[in-house]
Amino acid sequence: MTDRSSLRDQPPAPSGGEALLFLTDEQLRKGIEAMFFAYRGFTADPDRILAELDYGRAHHRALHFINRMPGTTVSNLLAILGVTKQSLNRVLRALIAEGLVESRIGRTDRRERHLHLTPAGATLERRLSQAQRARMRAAYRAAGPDAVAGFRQVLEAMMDDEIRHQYHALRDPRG
Amino acid sequence: MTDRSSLRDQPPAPSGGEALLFLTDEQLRKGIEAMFFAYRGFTADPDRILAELDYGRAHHRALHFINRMPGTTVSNLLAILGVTKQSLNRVLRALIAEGLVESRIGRTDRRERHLHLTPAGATLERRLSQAQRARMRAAYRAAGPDAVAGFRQVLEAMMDDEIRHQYHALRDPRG
DNA sequence: AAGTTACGTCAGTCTTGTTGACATTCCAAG
DNA sequence: CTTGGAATGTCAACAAGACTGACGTAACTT
Repeated sequence: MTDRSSLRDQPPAPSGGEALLFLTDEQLRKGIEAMFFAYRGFTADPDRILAELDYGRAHHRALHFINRMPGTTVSNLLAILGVTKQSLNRVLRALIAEGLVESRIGRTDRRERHLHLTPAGATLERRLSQAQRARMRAAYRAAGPDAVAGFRQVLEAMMDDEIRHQYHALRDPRG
Repeated sequence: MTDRSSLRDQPPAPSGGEALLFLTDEQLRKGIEAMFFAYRGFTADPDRILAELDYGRAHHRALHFINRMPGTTVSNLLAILGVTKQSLNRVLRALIAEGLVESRIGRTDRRERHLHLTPAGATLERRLSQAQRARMRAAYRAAGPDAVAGFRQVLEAMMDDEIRHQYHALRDPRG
């Protein structure tokens, strides 16, 4: 409320023992801006490909996670993407209509739809993924292995708890 | 094109000298997912505040950078935010109408509009920023100082070149 | 048989982005 | 002084992608 609220929430001087990180507002703001600008770069390359094909980021996300968790159900995908079923359905309908995604009725529970990429879907997913990985690989190489470890640690700590669990549960389908 | 395209773009075995980072697709995919999930967390707290006040992320971004670069022109803000003037104008008009932002005609060049936060604008900016910094601070503390340095390095390497220059040019207005 | 779950869909709204067209204002160059 | 171009603002139309609410159907559970 007062003009010094941005100063008041600073920690006191670092204590003697294990140092509490002393983080200025300025350092934190630079981190916030870095996230903002980096995310733009992160999505730029796939966005260009998607625009050519009249798809959007929403389609990319669906393709990514269907590839990552083949046979996943609609509800599960919903939970991971954090959108409503109406929103996801619009995207899935398009992907199914254009033959990129296949929806199979569940064997044990016939209410469920299990989602898989078709060969065409897998091809597009790979194209998008390669563009995004190329930038990620370049950034990782430029920064070095220790930086990469730190990068991953901070990102993980920034996630909501629930999401972090889902993140950890993701495994390489080709593993 | 073939099924092994995802393997073909791997680097060869690490050379003898300074090791080229060996990065598997799986490692890169986890990084991509970490960015995706972390960005959701990154925006979650301010989003909740904004929703209460019937503002959106676009308003937050404008407030953030006007605070960061007081007196900046509309064109400059446009370049940083990477949107069209029509899109930004809608947001700015609302912020000005509600007394959060002031638009001053340039002294030397009267075509330019120099943007400043009003006290009310500064208060909201601080509220949003504090929510976002709290999460960032917690993540930084959890990960530790070395991780933070790595985090920043990787994010910087991920930006487009032009944007990275603008990022470096940002200075604390309270310097 | 009744209730719940999973999914799909229709209809309507909102934010935030886009283009295109056009007006205004003003600086600067001829 | 006139003209061209730059910076800004505004109107209109549109689209993607998110949302809520309501409803229907099929299938599983109790």
